[in-house]
Amino acid sequence: MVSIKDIAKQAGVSISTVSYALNGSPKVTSETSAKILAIAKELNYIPNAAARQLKKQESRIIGAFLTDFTGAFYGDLLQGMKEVLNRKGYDLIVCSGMQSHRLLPERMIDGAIILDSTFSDEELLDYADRGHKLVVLDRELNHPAVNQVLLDNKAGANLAMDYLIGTGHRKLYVVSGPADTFDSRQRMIAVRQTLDRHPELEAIIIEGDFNKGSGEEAGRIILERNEGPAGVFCLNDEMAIGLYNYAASKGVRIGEEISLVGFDNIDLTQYLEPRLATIDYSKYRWGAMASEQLLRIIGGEEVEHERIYVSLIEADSVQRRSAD
Amino acid sequence: MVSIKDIAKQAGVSISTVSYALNGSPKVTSETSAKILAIAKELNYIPNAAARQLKKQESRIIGAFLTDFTGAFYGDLLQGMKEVLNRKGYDLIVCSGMQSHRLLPERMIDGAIILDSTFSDEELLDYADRGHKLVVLDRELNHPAVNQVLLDNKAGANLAMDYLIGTGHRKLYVVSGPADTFDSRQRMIAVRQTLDRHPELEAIIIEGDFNKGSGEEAGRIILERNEGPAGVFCLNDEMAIGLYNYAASKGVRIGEEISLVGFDNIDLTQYLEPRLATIDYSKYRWGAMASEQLLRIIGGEEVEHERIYVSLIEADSVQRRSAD
DNA sequence: TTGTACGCGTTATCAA
DNA sequence: TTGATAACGCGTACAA
Repeated sequence: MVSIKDIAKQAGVSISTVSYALNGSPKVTSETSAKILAIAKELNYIPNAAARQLKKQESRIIGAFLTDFTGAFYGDLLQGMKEVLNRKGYDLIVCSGMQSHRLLPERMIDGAIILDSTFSDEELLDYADRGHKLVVLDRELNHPAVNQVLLDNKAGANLAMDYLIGTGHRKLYVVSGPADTFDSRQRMIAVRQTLDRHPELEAIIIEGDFNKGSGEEAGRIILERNEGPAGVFCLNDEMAIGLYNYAASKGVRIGEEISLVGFDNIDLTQYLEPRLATIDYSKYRWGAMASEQLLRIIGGEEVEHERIYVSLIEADSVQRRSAD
Repeated sequence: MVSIKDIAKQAGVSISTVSYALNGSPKVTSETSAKILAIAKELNYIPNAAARQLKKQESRIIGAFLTDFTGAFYGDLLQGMKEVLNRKGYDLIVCSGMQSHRLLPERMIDGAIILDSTFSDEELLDYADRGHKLVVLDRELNHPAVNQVLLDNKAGANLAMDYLIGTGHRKLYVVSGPADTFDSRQRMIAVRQTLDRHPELEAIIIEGDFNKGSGEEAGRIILERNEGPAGVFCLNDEMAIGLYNYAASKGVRIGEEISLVGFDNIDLTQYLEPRLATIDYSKYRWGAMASEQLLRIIGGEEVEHERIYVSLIEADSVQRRSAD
């Protein structure tokens, strides 16, 4: 392992001169500098990240923490994060699982973007108190060192509900997510508000968990009731896919008796027949925004929380009912 | 930032005693140790990764390098890597893009698992020469510090071809991948061998690039020729999906005139109608094996290259032709 | 138990 | 000006 010491010896200068030369400081003449650079190259010198980090108290690495690695879901999100960070000379690493939490307090990374339910609010606040910089994508957390970049869940849920209502559905099912996730709670708040505004509607809430299985279960419940045309809002696309599967297994086609709207517009939905109506938002933008905000708080700027806007994708999974 | 120095001061002992106590060394009495631990906890002490790493010359972090973050493909693979590493006290970080390459030579990570075409063979050999530990999943690379854990691509391609031939197909199309990827080259070698053994078959090779678009293009070519029943082997599932899409847009149903086999068994395939016949292998096992091999070479063991076995999933995308 | 050298680079201070 | 000396960041581990 060649270090600046080796270069210094070979060049006949001190290690500080080597360091200055490698960092392009004007404190060394261009001749000395050129000579040092040449030797460094010849020796295949590569600086030691730990040493630099120890002295500079920064790693220029940002960690993105995810609940798990599954999911076609994260591709664009991570790409958005990475491109912004790389442009500013930072690297992105992606982590998952309890064990990896240590990277933040041990100062291996300069900041973290959290979309990871394995962090509790208390844990994150503790890190924030220690001065670590955070951006959260999956919860509301108020702390000067924490910025929020959240989906406009309520607007999305409103769009979905209004779409079903506007296409003439009078009997509605809503398949919720886990009560302990921010996204599900927010979406349900908007759902309930919509239902309060429409007392004429018949609505049933089915508890789901954001996984395909609970979508299948919801399908079973809905089909067994067999009460005629109904509109279903699954609080995420994955459950909607489960519902497609269950319906297919029973010979029922989505978009006929049952209208269905999802949330997230994951890549998979485009392969469903008929296409799934859903709530769309730019995952790339979400990731890019998260990185931008994080770099700002690392830079000491005061920043406001940000919101990612959503839109409705209409599709044939929703059938227009004749007004009755 | 509280360091062992602060703890030492508070406890009235030396920093070395603190270090020993924190590391559970028997060199300190249990009373002193207990006192030190208590103070450390009270001060919310967390060790500095850079300092430890600088001294110990290891980070206990392994990097997985991917060509990009897209792809439902990587979930189980990364999960397999992570679980093995975590059990052995290592953390996994996932990286992508040229900029992140530095993490390896700068010794931020103790080893790397490569499934990333942005690394050239030369670059990897250079790292291996410097003593960095590598496992490659996407190429053959012979070096004492490099282990290979490769898919049995040839066996998979053979299974796919034999399936099409065995179900009575006499006209075959093969949609290749990029010529510069290991997987495509290996699969094509097996394809050509199979074709050599069956001179009675009519076979056409269509160049693809492993993306959906080239599957659509292949679909266009095949349907325009319109030469009756044919068997198609797409060298990966993503192109097969493109072919489904194109066929659907032309009102052609896969599994009737056209039989189709893919490769990879990505999650998406189960949503296709009819289900796609494809080559399956355990992504989890692949990742787990990669981690195990990496830990072995880090531990100084001599290890042989490993192979991940594959199997055929039969499905209705392949139609049995009557023997003629 | 403790003092201290060490890992490796950065940078302030000081000398030529 | 140009460059060297040395302190420093923080934890580890050997010698005393």
